[in-house]
Amino acid sequence: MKKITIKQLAAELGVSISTVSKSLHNSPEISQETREKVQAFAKLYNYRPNNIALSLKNKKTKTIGVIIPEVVHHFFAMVVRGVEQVAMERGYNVLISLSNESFEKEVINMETFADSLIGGFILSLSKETLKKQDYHHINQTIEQGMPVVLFDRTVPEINCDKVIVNDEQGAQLATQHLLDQNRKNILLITTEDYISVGRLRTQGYVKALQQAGISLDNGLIIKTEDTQRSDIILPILEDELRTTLKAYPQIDAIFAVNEIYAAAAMRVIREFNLRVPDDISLICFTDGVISKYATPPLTTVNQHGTQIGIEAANLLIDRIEGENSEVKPLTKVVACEIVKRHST
Amino acid sequence: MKKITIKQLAAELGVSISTVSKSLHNSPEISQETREKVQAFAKLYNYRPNNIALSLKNKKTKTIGVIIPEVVHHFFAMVVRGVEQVAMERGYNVLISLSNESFEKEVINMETFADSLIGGFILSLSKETLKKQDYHHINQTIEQGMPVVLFDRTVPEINCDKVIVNDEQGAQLATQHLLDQNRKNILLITTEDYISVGRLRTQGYVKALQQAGISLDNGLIIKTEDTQRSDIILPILEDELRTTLKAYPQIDAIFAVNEIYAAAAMRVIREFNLRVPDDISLICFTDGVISKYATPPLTTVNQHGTQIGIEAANLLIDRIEGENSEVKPLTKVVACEIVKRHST
DNA sequence: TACTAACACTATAACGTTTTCGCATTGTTT
DNA sequence: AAACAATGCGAAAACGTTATAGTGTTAGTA
Repeated sequence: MKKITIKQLAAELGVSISTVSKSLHNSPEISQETREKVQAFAKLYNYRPNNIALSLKNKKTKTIGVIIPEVVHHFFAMVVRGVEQVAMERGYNVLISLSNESFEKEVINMETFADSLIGGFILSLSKETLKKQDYHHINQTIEQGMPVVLFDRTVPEINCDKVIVNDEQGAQLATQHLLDQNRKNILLITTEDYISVGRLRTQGYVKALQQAGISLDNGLIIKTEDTQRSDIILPILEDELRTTLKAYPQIDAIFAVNEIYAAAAMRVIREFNLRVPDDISLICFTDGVISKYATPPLTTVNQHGTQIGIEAANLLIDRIEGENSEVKPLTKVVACEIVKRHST
Repeated sequence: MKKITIKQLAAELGVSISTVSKSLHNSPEISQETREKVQAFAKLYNYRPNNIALSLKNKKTKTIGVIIPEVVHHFFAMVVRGVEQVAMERGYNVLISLSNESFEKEVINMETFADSLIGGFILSLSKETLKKQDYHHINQTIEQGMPVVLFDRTVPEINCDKVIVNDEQGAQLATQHLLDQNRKNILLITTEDYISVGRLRTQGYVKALQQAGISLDNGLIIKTEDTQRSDIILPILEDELRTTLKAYPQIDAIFAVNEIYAAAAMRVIREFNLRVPDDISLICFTDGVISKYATPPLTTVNQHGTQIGIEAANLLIDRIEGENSEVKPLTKVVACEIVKRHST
């Protein structure tokens, strides 16, 4: 049984299209009797309005689009969860689409979405976009009046609502946590600076050391090229770790900016027959499954992904509904929190 | 700058709507000169056609919808990756939506999608749906002529293309792998039987034992209630594990039907001061991040999620494009493979 | 009786496209 | 010179819906 339209219903019932439409909307213009008849028929034929036609007419949909760089990333999954939550509460639907860290896919996704299947965007920039520093597709979308909320990986060149993690504070917290346990020689595993979160986390680390009056040793900072292919990057990182651990036997703690790096660190630590946390404390960003189910479970910096999703969705829906159309772009900062487990 | 329409372009240029449309499509009906002028203007005003209007007209979109129960699940993430891959190749867009293992959300998602934003579905049933055994929303969608491909969590009551993991074979392989290493007392951690994959994996385990001439001991099978909330279920599981390990000190291998259960097993094994793989071999389904980054890295059963996504997308797009509209529903089976690491 | 008001419904425009058909204005053939 | 084809463009329908502005019938009022 194919989908039925109002027109077909009208023909079947011998009334006009208008009458059917109004009956279905319970317009008082139509007699009780007709309304009931129409509604009964509609139910019988399993009528449901064609959303495309509705969108075309109303020029807006109750759908919000989320573009994230990856699905496998726990943090993004959590953000999506938060977005879903408030979307459901406020009567919106969520569609997700992946950029796979690619600039081109990000542009394509924006375009398909922007052709107004969507009332607004929530997105986190792909690594490639950050590297290219090309934001025309996003600014263009914003100029066309489409509300956009950026989260986590944001950039000052784009003028819109933003929800960011307080990466610097989180890193400071993590470093402080290690310092509190009397660890003085803390190795930092981070990413190249063009990833803003990597840069900020490095800053937090530096700040915490400064405050503790410990002088910075650049040999204790490993910066990795942050590509997609962890199979390529990890062996390189592990090699660097080996070299550094040999060069700095006094290292008594490691702070990794993500779980994967922490897992690599863990592996090398075992190779050296050192113990976590007895010989080396280990802490990392992202409170995900790797940390949770590692042995020992890892102490982490929780970025409250769900909370970020919630804030982002509320910001976006407010814009869509024109609640704050006059207000200029807001930036919300979500604080990090240490989740203490057994690696520190 | 708001979005511009063909109508506005036409007014600006002083020609008709038809001329603009045809010029943009490079119709030979229109003179070279006019075409160039129109196209120049279109570029200038950054014109891009309104997809909604197109969909309404063409009654089909080049978009496929994927509904998965969860994002955090590594296997689903992999399937999405596969779908994305062939979709890109064949010129389709992918939209993802989450059921969060809820029947109601699944229904809502189907409805929003089915209202023809979408040319077809790829989906894996939510746990709640499997429990309720209510598939009306899916069968209804199929009846309306919308192509649907089910993957992984499928059900005979729905008559459509399917791509399934050979769970039984995978479990048999895993069990055999343990038997090959001379482990005779294999503990199985699985889910209740209403989850079809749990049931099939249990069957594979049983079959492998039979073939090896080992009699089945039901005390060596732990069945857990498979809820969303792992924080609730895991302590219970760990308790059961402790009891079983005490009752059966001869256990020399554990086969878990997912990574989380394997992680729980790992924890309890350490508690008992046993070593992996020396005292107890450990193998599990799902070749995800937990296994990959555990210490020691776990031997797993890889379900080739990406491959499943690829098969599903091809099946779906073939249907959409009517390539095989006469062919009756197909079921493709994707074999599992053991990924040997250091836990066995 | 004549006018108005209420009622119950219909016609139609509009949203942005594509496409078929039709209509001038040319140029080409006998 | 008359018929005809080719060229270049416009008008209008269609997709499914909603909303505004009619339209005709009946009933009520003065």
